[in-house]
Amino acid sequence: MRYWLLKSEPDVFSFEMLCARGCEPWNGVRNYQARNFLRAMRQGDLALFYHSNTSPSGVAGLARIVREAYPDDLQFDPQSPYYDPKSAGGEPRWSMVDIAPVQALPRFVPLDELRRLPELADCAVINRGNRLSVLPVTFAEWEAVLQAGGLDPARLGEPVEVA
DNA sequence: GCCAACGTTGGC
DNA sequence: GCCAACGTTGGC
Repeated sequence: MRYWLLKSEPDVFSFEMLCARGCEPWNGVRNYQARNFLRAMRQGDLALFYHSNTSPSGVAGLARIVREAYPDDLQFDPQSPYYDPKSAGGEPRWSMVDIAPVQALPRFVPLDELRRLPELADCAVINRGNRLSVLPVTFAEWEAVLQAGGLDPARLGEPVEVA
């Protein structure tokens, strides 16, 4: 089991939209390092869903990898902004995975709070200028974010009790 | 909306 | 293969 962080601009695709869809291909990644991380994902891996370029930015919820990397179809579509003419005919160079929502964090964890978590001192997401949209997080980082968000990592997946 | 940081492109 | 120019990301 590995843990990841996925960035998305909520105006484009938010965690709430993922919850409404149920399952979604994570496509349009056009950075080689991020693509390699997508290819390293395994079914059942968990991810922090991070809202970027918004106010405030931060972790909104949790998602699960439900299908491992397969060719991103947008790279073949000349109408798509993610079209890549270099992929036509040859080996597809861009991949996507499918993700599904696990649950929203009871408390949204904004970036300034992430920065104050000692466990996240080495996590790239807290650094200004970091542009990687898919990145691995350690279990310690994962745990710290869940706790900050009001979840007990050990109880993840159990039904949320309604008061 | 500004601009720093960073990745990519392309001239040489 | 260097590196300046450019485009994009994303915090502020």
